[in-house]
Amino acid sequence: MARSGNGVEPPQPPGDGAPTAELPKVTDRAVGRARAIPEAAVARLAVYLRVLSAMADQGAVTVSSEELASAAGVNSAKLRKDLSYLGSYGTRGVGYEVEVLVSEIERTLGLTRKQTVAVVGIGNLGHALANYAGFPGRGFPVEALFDVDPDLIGVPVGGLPVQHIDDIPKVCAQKRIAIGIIATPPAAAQGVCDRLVAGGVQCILNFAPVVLQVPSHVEVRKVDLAVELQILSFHVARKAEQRHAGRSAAKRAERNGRAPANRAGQRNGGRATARRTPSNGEVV
Amino acid sequence: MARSGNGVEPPQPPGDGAPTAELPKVTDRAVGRARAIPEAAVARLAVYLRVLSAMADQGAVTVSSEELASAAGVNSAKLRKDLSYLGSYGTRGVGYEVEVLVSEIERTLGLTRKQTVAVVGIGNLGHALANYAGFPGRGFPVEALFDVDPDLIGVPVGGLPVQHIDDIPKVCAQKRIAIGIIATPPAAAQGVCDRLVAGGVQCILNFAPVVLQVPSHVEVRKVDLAVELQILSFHVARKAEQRHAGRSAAKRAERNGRAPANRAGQRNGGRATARRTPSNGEVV
DNA sequence: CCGATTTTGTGCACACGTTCACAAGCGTTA
DNA sequence: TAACGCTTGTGAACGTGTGCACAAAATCGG
Repeated sequence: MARSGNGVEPPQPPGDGAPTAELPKVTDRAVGRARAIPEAAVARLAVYLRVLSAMADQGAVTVSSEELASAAGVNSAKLRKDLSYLGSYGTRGVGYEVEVLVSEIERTLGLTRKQTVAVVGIGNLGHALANYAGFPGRGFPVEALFDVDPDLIGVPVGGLPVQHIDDIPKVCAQKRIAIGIIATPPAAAQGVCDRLVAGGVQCILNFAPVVLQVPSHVEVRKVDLAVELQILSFHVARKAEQRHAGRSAAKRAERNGRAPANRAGQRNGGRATARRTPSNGEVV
Repeated sequence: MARSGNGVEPPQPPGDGAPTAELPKVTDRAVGRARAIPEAAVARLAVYLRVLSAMADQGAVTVSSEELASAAGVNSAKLRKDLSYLGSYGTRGVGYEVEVLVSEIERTLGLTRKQTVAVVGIGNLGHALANYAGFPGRGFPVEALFDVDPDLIGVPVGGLPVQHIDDIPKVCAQKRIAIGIIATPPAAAQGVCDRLVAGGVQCILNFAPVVLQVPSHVEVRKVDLAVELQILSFHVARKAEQRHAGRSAAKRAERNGRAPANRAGQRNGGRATARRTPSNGEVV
């Protein structure tokens, strides 16, 4: 959702739609603000889901916030707050029922209905994505592949024939594709994006290093290898510098501590892990 | 998962919040640290760098914060604040010199010295990564590949022979690998991670859907396809629900606006775009 | 040399997200 | 049944990041 620059909060309607829960605790400080799960929390919910699924597979029936938190790499307070966005599904003094949590999170994340996916750009990465059939466990079936290369058109990749990108609007509309994944060279990305939007795609996962322009009703998320590496590079540099100039203020006793730290979760600005797929093969 | 004796809780070292413990609330961070660039800003700097490089290639000499901001998909105030972390390299009434900004950002991100990269797990994704020779433009040369599969060992991928993961510590130490990329199945990830750490790798980019345990001096970033998709799924669900229950508060005047929205940048928790590589081919 | 114009740099206020700490609720045991 | 221990749910403090608005440079025109 586009966070509008001029401070106009989009009309987040009150319809909360918890199945059994009646009135939510409307703590609105502004008007009509029922409950909106923070973006950061959504990302973590996905991680919890993966961990919970694994636990369920091992026969666990209940978990405490403490257990789940440490397995997910966050602190328990944050976890409880995140779960509280779903409603009150825990039992004080006991913990959470794994089954219940799983289905609540799935419902909240909209995983109860399949979201069909299209991959555009069948290069190295696109190929990998297309072959990752069924995608994360289940729930995200890849139903269309596109590219410009004439040599690729018609060739089946991962069981699906590649189609031409000019057909994107038609095919996407017809197959009701919900999510488009862009894995094209940067130059082609915006054009592809426009076609996806024309085809009624609601969300885009963009691997191309470009800032896409989209209508406000389309959600875009970006994954950018180069940026990830550069951020890491920054940290390397910062540490090196710290080590050099290091004396005075920096006695960093813990610097070389080999304990399994992982405090504050994996550094990733708000992302996290996956889900289910307890035993499958290669990642992507 | 009963709590009982199952003290899976690893030796949570000093650092911070252990549950129910009076811990030293040392604000060590504050000491002497005049400037610490916020993580979020670092991610954006990488985007600015890419945009600036493109501009430089087109012969631009100066940019205003307004121009650069809109090209990068952020607002100009934020951009100026971000740049101010580097120091004062702008000229009031004029703007910024492209060359200067580029080199300042490169310096800050530690791109002045090459960071060598190793890729572990030569499956679909790993293959794609390995072939993406030279990586983002330049600056991140891939210098080692690893896998467990005996059939792969010795096979050259993207010009480099694949080595066995047991050799990770030795090879990484020898080649002074700075960044390790994990593209293995989830089950293998932690083991690989440990080996990378043993090899002296300082940063890890993790594509496996697992929460890695690492010593506190190692930086980890995670890229998780499943989570990305689930976040998008959440938004689809939220919109659908909004549309159904939609009336009352929701008059969404702008809902279908086709304007090049994209304000506040691409939703991605703090990530962004890439850099240079003005004319190359397939992404990854 | 002065004023008009442009654009940076930043103080400030606000919103968001994280962490703390504790009352409320549940199960168990005496 | 009452008291106790455990764990959730959340109000409130805190910290960080974002956006606004304006004073401070710098250039240009007269």
